[in-house]
Amino acid sequence: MYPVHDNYVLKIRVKKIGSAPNFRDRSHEIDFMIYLICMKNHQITIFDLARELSISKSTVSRVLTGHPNVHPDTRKRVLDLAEKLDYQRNMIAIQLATQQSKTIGIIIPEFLSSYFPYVIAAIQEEAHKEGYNVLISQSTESYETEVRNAKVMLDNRVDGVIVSITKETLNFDHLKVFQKKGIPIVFFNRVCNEMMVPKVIVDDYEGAFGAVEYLILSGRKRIAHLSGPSSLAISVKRLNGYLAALKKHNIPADPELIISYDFSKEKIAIYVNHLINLKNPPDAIFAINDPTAIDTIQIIKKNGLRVPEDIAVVGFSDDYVSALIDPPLTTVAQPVREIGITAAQLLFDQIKKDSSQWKTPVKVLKTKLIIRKSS
Amino acid sequence: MYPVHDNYVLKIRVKKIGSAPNFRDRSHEIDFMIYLICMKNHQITIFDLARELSISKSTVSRVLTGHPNVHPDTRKRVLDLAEKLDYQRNMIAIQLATQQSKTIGIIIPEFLSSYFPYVIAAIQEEAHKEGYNVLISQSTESYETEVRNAKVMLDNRVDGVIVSITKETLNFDHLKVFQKKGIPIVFFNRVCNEMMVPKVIVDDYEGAFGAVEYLILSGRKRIAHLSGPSSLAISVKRLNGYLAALKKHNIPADPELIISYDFSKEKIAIYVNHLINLKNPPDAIFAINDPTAIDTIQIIKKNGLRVPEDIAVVGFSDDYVSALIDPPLTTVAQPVREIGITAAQLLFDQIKKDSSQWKTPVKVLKTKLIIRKSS
DNA sequence: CTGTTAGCGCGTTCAG
DNA sequence: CTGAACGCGCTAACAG
Repeated sequence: MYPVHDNYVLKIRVKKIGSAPNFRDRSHEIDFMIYLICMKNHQITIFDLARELSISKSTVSRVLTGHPNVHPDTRKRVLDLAEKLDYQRNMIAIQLATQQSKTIGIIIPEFLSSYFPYVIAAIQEEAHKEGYNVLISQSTESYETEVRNAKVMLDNRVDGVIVSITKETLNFDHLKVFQKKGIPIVFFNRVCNEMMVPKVIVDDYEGAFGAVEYLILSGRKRIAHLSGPSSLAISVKRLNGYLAALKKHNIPADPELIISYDFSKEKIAIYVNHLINLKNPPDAIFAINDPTAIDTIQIIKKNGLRVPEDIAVVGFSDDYVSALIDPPLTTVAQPVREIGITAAQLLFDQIKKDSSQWKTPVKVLKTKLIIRKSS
Repeated sequence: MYPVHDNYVLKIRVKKIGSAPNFRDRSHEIDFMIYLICMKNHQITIFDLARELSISKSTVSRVLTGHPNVHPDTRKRVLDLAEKLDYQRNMIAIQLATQQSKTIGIIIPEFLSSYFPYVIAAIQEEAHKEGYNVLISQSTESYETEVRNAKVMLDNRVDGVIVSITKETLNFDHLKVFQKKGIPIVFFNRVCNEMMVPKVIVDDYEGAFGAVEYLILSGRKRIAHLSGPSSLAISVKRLNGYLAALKKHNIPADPELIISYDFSKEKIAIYVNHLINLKNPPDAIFAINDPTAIDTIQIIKKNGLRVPEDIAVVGFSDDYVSALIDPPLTTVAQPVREIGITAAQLLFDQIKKDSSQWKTPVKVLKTKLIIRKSS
């Protein structure tokens, strides 16, 4: 038998079950303990395996971690017993010992639209391939929540984070902390310009340009733009794409037709109604994203106007909903799976390398205009 | 100064940076270490705080864990230094020491429809209130993935799990393991009948009954039902509600009009086309859920028929999309937030109590028929 | 109110 | 190829 130090076994187990009868013969204590293991569903540990096999804990550990220098017989014995006893490795202990949490964090503004769930799903798949878990937190578009979530990630010693910021986020100290501590960080979609870290974005400018040019080529003369908060780079880029398309076709940009809003659902109605009631109303609206475009269509219809006959509408992102509404929405599709996969790969690239070798690539993925009936 | 045992400090830190020069004067080793802390962004530990303040680690720990018996001055000094040094508690070490992961797991079939994201969001809020993290995993409707995910949860020693099973899940051994190990488990939506654990469901029978009765009262005579896989209790209950409504109004159930399918998108078209082309086609279709209902509407429209004039359609769940499609879908709404909150509360009830006191309540929440234009 | 001591379950040298 | 010893960062029981 493997030596049982300091009456260790009985002491520990008895502690776990609360109380135990007195034994005179020490050999019975061991049996009694094993009995308790079965009764109380005690988690089997490496120590248990080692004791059963009369070998050292370190050898068991070697087998479990796939260390090469172990006698094949020993390996087999350990593996068999582990299987038989349903040994479950304790990731928490492993994490503490190896100083790696094997967990990555995802911080996103919300997952109620379809964009983020799809990206997350892709990230999760990649992470699982690498043997990593994923801690997801949504900031519900609130800066404070985002800060709190970042702290949770830090507390849990994530090995890396993938983030898309809220519309409110103007101060990035809570994210720079990751950089300072040497924890890799990757942005996607809504990125932070002042941080030099890898980013995954789509060509918002090009996407917006294409969408607006399409509207122009199909005969629209007065194209309005419902833009997002100027704090987000995507808002600015899409706006610039819009402006560039107008310019290329010699259509003067009318400031009256450009409205920047803060993604609050109630405002959309106000702005769309405003646009409709202009002396010289638009014949098309290019919205910053699909939820906005969808609400826009509803409001146009409520006003007794027709889409696309009276006003064409184009969105951005190709939400799951967009194909199903009436009329189906013309939109700029983003490669959601590719975004997730790329972000995950950029993160694992960093995790695997020393921080001195980190690069800060910005991957710009292509969008694709999906033409449906709303335009 | 707090005693530095066994050359502990230098040894540890040097290990972390790889190599270090030789020192003769021991007092310099300390300084050198502090220098390294700044350089390499070493994580501040309780040990560091204790050493700086010349008090014991346990006292620092007491302050940090909110233990009452600490001198106010000491407490203040510790807290101030922790703030100043940006001390970040190491949850992994806490988890190992306390034998609690402070993490709960959520296992769901998917989060691409809007139902699950809303429930998760509610669960997360509750969990954060209790100071718990949430590990989310989607099974993508695959039994194997579900089993794998359950194992990940076990490896990570979650303190409890909330699960909704896949359509494929017929064997529940991977979930019974949680019970055996004394880890609380709560089901919602898609529950496992053979396990005696808390569950949160909605009154599927009543919801379906109400929806079908509404169709009957609005003059529909031949109501078809697109049902789900019979492995899921929700399928059976909604089917029974459908049958009961017919019976109450003396309409014979026509087996030709009841189709059970496995949630695979491609099949919907086949079944709906089949129904439309019957000699005696239905004038209404009650679908097991909203995604099915939405696809059903698309296919009916493709066939040149009108909704609701030719065929009325009713769904179940009130997906985010349902109000936006054409025509807006009549559906049975589920209280998604309430489901999430209730499930979380049932779980924390168990986590806080000894397993001997666990109850197995089944909370049945009310649904609400939302009447829109599709019926 | 404070310090000492002994673990939590595992990985990882360092000697054989 | 194997075993002993130590440490990861923290909590908790015990003894002042």
